[in-house]
Amino acid sequence: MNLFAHFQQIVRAEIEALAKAGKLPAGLDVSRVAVEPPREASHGDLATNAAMVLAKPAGLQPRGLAQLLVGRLADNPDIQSTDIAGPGFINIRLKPAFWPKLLASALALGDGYGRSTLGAGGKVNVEYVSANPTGPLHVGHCRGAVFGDALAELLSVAGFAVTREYYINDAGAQVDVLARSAYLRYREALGEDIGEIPSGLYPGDYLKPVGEALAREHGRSLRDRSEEFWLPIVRDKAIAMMMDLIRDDLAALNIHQEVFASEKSLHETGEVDRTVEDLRARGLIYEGRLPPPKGELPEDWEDREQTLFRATQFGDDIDRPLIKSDGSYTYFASDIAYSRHKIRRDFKELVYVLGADHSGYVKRLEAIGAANAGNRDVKVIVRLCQLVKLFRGGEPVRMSKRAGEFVTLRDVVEEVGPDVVRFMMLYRKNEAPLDFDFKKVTEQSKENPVFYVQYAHARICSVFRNAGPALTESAEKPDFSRLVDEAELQMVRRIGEYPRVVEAAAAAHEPHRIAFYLYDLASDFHALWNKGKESPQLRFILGSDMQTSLARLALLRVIRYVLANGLRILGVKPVEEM
RNA sequence: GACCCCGUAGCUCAGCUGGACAGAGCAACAGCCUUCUAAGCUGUGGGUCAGAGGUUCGAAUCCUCUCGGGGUCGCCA
Repeated sequence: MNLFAHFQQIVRAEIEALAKAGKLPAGLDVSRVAVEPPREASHGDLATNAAMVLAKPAGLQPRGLAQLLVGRLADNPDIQSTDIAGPGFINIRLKPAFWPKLLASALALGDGYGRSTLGAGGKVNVEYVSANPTGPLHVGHCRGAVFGDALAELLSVAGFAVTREYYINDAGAQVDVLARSAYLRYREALGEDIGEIPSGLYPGDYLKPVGEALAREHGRSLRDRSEEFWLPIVRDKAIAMMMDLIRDDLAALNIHQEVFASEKSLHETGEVDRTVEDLRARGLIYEGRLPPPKGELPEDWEDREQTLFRATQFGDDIDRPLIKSDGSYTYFASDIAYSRHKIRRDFKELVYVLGADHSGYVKRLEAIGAANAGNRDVKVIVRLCQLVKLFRGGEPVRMSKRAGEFVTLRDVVEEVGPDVVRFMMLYRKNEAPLDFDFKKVTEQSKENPVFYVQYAHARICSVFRNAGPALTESAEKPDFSRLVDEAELQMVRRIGEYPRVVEAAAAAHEPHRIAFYLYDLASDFHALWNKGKESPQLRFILGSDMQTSLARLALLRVIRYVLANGLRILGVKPVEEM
């Protein structure tokens, strides 16, 4: 349960009760009435802005309204005291008996504590990575991959029905380039000297296995045929092998998308044709001219009449072409078809995770979604991930753009491990640039947040290893009312925030909030641990006091559940020993 | 030229969709500890939230403009 949401309902109910009793006007809008943790613990456990928000519509002074509300809240069995502060905040202190109840319920939920029904099973599609199938993933794909995956898990924990999806751009000119590049490798595998890879083709060694496979499967039968003949064969093989490569790269980061949607199949199944017909029938397509692009004019720009989609009608900056001069569909046309396809699969929310270099796509994706949705309630949410700069011991990692000399995603994962990559990619707001230092992220020190959080989990596990069977196997119900030290109470309050953090992070589509919360949780835990160093009576295991030890171990169990639950959202495996 | 993101302590960054005197970690300074619960602890100082207007009970947060940093513009994918 989200205790803040719980008390928000109580406050709102009291407002309604006051309205029924004639003390407040009926029909007040309570949507802005919030119950939050107060900025300072000394203010109490909860704070509500109800009196300030409602003062004006109710035609009352905030403090007077607060008085009314406080009068009703005083009867609540969980509330110890209330006071009115500042411009009209109502600070609420809960009875000491409330916290043991919260801990007991968290303990009973186990690692399900923090799950929410916020999403109410609504269908959400999260599309991420979607890199072109022309080579292995490079480090630039890393952040979006991790972000998208964590966001998907976060939404799922928050009660949405999530589909993780990858869009394969397997139609269009660049997969033909891939095919020609692979064909060269095929000739190489047949024993020819192919010399330098011509510019414009993909030079990477990763295409050698493709060439070898083609040679194995086709012998020389592709060698002396026209490009028209071999290109589709080579292309399909190359795409399939590149997608295997990419899936392997993603698996190294523990990412497993359940749907890989093919652009090519949108064309083959007539999905694109149908989409264009649809739009045409709705009067959203016309023949017209576009103004030339701003900035440097492309060399091959020609002013001509073309088939345009009325994207501006849905908030885009410009109407978008659907058909190229050679008569084939533009990439944009298949994008519309893909969006339509998602909506027909009944997704209520389409989430796109893109790199910051695709910021120009946001409006057109929103426009596409709005056009396809028609009357249906479909949200399009685009999240951009800023670039990652690589460092090693403070020195920037140089990346030559020449022949395959880029840092691959796999290089990074193999050097520092998937857990470190994932945590660090999420320990920053997605739209803020991120510095990733190979050296710093693997240091075992307090300055390294991955270590700091993992270490909290490992320390808890170590306590359980030392506790002995009498404590760990006790069937007795823990008496949480024995937890009375301020550090313990702080710990409990922090635990109480977790469901709210999950819901807020999901609503904002911001998984980094989980990472920061875990850091705070770990920080509270380490403080508690350190206190036990100075004051032996605060240690978790007390030889002299079985009941208190049991209560403290149960508290540790809850902390461990929350750590594990949060780390699972981030996709980081908690460690038991370091 | 247009659009998007960013600008918060010396540094790196949070700031819970508009709440109380703006927070954390480094660094700095001052103490404490030498530990089988290894990878220290406690405290202190430090801010014109880029700037200027506006919205309102209330703004780092929303709106407008300006300055500064980054990104994008295509019949490419």
